[in-house]
Amino acid sequence: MPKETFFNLPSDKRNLIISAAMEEFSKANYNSASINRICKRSNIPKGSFYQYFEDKMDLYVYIMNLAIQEKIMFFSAAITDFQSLTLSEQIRLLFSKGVEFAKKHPQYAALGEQFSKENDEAARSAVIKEGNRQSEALFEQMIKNAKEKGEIDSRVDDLALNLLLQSLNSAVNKFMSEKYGNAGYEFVKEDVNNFVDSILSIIFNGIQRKVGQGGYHEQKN
Amino acid sequence: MPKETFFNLPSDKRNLIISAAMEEFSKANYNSASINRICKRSNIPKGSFYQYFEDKMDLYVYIMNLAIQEKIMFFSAAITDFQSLTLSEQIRLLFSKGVEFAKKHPQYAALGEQFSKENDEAARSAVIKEGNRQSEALFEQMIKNAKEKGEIDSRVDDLALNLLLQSLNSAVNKFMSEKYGNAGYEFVKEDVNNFVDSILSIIFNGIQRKVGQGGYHEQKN
DNA sequence: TGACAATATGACCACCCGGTCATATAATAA
DNA sequence: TTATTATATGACCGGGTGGTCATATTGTCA
Repeated sequence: MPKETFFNLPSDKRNLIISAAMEEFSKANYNSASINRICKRSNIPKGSFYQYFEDKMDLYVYIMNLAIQEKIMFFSAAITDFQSLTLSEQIRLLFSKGVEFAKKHPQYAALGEQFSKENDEAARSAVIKEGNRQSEALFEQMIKNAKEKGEIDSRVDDLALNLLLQSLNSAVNKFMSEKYGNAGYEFVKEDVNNFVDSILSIIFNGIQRKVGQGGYHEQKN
Repeated sequence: MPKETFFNLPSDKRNLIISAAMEEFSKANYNSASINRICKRSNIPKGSFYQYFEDKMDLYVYIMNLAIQEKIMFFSAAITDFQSLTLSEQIRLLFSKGVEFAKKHPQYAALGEQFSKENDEAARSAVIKEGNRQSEALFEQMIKNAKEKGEIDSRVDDLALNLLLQSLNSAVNKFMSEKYGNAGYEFVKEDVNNFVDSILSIIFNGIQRKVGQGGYHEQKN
């Protein structure tokens, strides 16, 4: 954690340092990120930096945890009454909220993206040890509930479906960034929904052509 | 491209340099990778390195292209008579061949993994400009063919399915590395096949419980 | 043998890194 | 006022970086 001196700073100065650090850590991995650049960008001398933080790792963990906290807050606000939804609605909600989060907080989203690429094992584990990663268990719980409710065929493999959903989540984000680039996330909400629906159709109904049966979407129930 | 001097080297020495460079570039991104370490590991003086290569980028592009070439060769050998297969068989083949490739050439696979994380835009574009990325168009073509043959419901969205398959590919690899770690890829072939089958079942049949119908796997045709 | 070109080599360059520390300044309490 | 404590600051440290270059060594023809 940052030293007390850092938290005694006037909030303007503190926030400037934070945003300079986020800028740096969202564009370079732990090794490549530069304390010197962060100092220059936030107009603080090198010596002052080390009055505020123990070392580079201290800042890195602090910044990543800010992003994690923000994401958790965003999702827990979006997920009230989650239990009462069907699995389809839950997945749809998660996917679209994920995209919404990236649009509303591109900086935080970029930090998460960068963290997922992190090679430095010390940096990875320092962040993971701090931040509770409750998010990872989310899909697991969803699948379990849905099976109990009989929404999912019991023969579907849990682990397979879990990894499937995880990778789909990243596919949705990839789709958005491929289509709209990093330029401001000025996408049309409808577009996102359509794409999410397409993915969901595939997951729920399969891609196989059903012969001698109703149409594609009439498959449900 | 490396200078002529490099290709005039005795193949032992040349291969030692190549493998030292692969070791380095598979464990660190472009910025963090170190020419000095590569020199030490392959027992060549710094000065000699610059007799062989123009600069760091020259080596990087050369090494990445070796990995790309190898992967293309591996897959084109595995994919003869690809057209005659059904989509299901094609996907199954691709997934299991992907895992097989990672097992047979962990170094090349690690290089690809590292490249997908690369932040440096100059490094990315230098590699992409050189290597023809025909692999990306593969799923696209498969989907088109399968729709023409009527294997896939025509209402399935092409782009959605394409991204779905791409991310599934990485899910399969993720599954393998989670279950067996990087420790030599000593997995059981049967295990891979079971996992791939689980994923395929989901894609083809959907996860939704079908009421008043036959069993899960009897869905096909 | 001698002459010329190709190759090998490591000291060296300017620059950047994370981190330290002695000192200067400001704030606080007596 | 003075004494004490908290903060600010930038020169400095050892070490690593990609890249250069003068010089030494080797290979190749005549």
